[in-house]
Amino acid sequence: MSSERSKYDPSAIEPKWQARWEEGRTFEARRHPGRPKKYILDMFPYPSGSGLHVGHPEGYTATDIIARYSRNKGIDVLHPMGWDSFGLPAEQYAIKTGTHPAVTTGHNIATFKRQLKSLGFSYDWSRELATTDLEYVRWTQWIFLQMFRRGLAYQAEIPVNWCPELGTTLANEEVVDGKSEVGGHPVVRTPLRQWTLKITAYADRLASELEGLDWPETKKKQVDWIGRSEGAEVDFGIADRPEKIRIFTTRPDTLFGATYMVLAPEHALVESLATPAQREAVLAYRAEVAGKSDMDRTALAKKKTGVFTGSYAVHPLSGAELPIWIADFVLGGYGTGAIMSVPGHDERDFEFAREFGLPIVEVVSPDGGLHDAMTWSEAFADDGVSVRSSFLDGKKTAEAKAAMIDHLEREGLGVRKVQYKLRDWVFSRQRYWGEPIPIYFPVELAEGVVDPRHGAHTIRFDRPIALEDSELPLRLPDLEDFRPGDPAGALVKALDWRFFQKDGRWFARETNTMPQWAGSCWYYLRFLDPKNQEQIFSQQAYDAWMPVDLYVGGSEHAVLHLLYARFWHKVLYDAGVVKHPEPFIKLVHQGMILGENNEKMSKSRGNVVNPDDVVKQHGADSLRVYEMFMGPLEAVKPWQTNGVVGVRRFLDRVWNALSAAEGEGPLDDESNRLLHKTIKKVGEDIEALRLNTAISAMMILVNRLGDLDVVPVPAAKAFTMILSPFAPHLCEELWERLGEKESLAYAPWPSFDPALTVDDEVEIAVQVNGKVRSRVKLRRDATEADARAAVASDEAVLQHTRGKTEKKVIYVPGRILNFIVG
RNA sequence: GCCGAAGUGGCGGAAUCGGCAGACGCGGCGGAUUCAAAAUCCGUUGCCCGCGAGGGCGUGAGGGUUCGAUUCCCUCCUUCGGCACCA
Repeated sequence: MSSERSKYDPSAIEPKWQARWEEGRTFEARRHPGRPKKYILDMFPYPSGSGLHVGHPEGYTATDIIARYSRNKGIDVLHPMGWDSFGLPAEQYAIKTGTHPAVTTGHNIATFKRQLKSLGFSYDWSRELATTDLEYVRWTQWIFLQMFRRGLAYQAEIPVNWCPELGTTLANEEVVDGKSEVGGHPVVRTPLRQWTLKITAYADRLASELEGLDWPETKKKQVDWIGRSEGAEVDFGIADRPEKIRIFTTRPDTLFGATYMVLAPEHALVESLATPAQREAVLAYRAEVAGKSDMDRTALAKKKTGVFTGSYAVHPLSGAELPIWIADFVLGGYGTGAIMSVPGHDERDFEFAREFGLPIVEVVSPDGGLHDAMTWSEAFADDGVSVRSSFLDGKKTAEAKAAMIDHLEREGLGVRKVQYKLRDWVFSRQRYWGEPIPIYFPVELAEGVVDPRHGAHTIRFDRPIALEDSELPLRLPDLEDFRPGDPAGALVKALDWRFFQKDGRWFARETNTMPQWAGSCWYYLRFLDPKNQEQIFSQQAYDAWMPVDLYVGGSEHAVLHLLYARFWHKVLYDAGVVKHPEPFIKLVHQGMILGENNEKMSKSRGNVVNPDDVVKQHGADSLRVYEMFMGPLEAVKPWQTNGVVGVRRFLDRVWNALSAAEGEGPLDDESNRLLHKTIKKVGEDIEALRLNTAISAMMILVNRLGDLDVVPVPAAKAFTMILSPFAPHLCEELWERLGEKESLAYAPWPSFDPALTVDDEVEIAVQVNGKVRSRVKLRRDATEADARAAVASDEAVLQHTRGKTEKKVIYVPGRILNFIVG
């Protein structure tokens, strides 16, 4: 053994093959007539300043394996990558340093791209796109206008978390205890004019059309989020007044049990209902509530609070007068913002009644008998039998609900109604770094003013005008100062951009921008045809690749991104732009990778692993294989640096065993069987995304082949192929050294001989009373008699059966032989 | 509080139409190689008792079904994720 063996050197191999793939345009997606296709998509990243972390490559490696495997199986693959590049961090950096967000974004994209390329992912980079690209923004705005024209984008006064000190609105998560999370400045709930998308119009379809999709628990999360509930709206009169109070209830059967009413503090009638005696208390309470964020209103409210208005409602059926209260547990944004309170049969109403000494009446009985609800310690919210309810008496809950709604509709007192928790989507932000909303408004100039940039004027927000398609894209103006501050948005400062003249009249552009979600709602569609100047994509490109067959990304997007994207897709479906009602057939969430200390990776915890370091030390292939070997893709799992070392050793052994392959000779029978079993298992495991067990099977194989004096070339090639989706650089290099001229990217996946994947002879366990006492080798198809004969003189078995009576024998061929004795 | 997922060696994890628990990897121990070390290779490694042969115990806890349960059923505990007064 004097000949010097070459060493596995990923730092030499990996750049070599990455360059070859790029020069050869190896992974540009092409469609071949008659071949099956797969559209394999990753959730594209936000290119942050800190670069890639090891969590990113987890999902990306999994999809890359599927993509590469699919190509080897003769499937046309579309596997693109791009950038979700609008977003707050670039803007905040701009505020701090004055660097334009576009510059920061460009740098960050370059870093991400370099890092992704260093990992050898087989993306079709010719289709790369960024949501900040002007051509991309154009079509994002175009879709917005589709919605606007269909009445799905409208303006509304919506209460938002406004922080005057920071000069911006904040997300609910950014508000703690009524103060901004950053800086601790006061936050107020204030209504602001906002663009809103009518996602509620699609609530039913968004819930019901999940049905056929191959998605995990995410489906249920979305259904819960949409929160459909069926019930009725009922009108209550007001004593001595003409108005009505409309309420929503899911329990119309309990109408006779209503003993008081509660309005949300922001309900329109509150002010007029407050009697002089109560007025002060009502207004004080309302002011107090207005200062609280949604979070505080809900999370901290253990104890019910509320104030009596002094007015009374009139029960629509009994005519009884019911006191009207206001309380913050009734939400202004849900239903009608008002409820009838049935304390006997609703937990919240019960608590409230107890808190304020209001009457509690039983109208649903668990057993049909009558009970005194005032003595109860909790509400009876289950189904039962109606009592004290006139024409409902004796009916079961479901039947009573229907009977009551029928009655209300007949009498014109109420209607059947479906409600959703899902709200319309507040779509505007007061930020700079987002897509401009392609809308403008007429401007009315004050007396004597000729230019709204320098004089008093009124913007007619009630008369929004859409840009023409030909006027798109509407660019962002350049700003010196990116600071937010104006409730109308950072863009108000760009006066020359904002105000313009047309046919001698002045107009003002919308100064709100779109949220970051916008760009990510439809990027999978632009990947189909990213360079198309005329259309959002061509029909041909659509037909070639849609729908997305596999979509992989974090479960943090289970609800919002995936719901928003589905919503846009359905709008485009209704507009005839896309042909499938749903965009993503199969969805998988990769689990988070934790730091070595089992905590979430973060700079502050000091447990961040940088993929660049791993690549430098062990190569991209080791990183890829390790991340897949850690455990099931969907599981949350901690990083173990030594685990990478173990995988590196595996790849070293592969290199040593296969790079020295020689001769055409056959493998010995046992190795050959193992090879065929492994080919079978790796293929099956990849298709089921069980990548960890595929790797362990290949480890077993290399451990065996490494024991041979020499591995014959055909076996080496087969092994190289099945490992190649996982460790593509190493395998391309081996493939070349094994005498192949072409890249293995499109070489056929090896087949296996099914006969070689099952053993003729198997070792089964021999038990006595369920305890393993011996083992015996048998033919796979051995009968029970064969098995018994084989162990008839087995001393270990006899030891436990001798002198005892055989009661029963269980024989499962290929598995077990169990003697039950006593 | 509600919903969902999951609890298996020192660690990551395998194995569920009920049939040999702990594959594979890490770590540990012992050995080979080396002047020595690193790297590599070989052996060994769930726990307890035993010199040994061997035996017992073991998949979060407790029950149940079964010849047989990590796998099915019931009760409970813990961890993680999501939701959070939605009438």
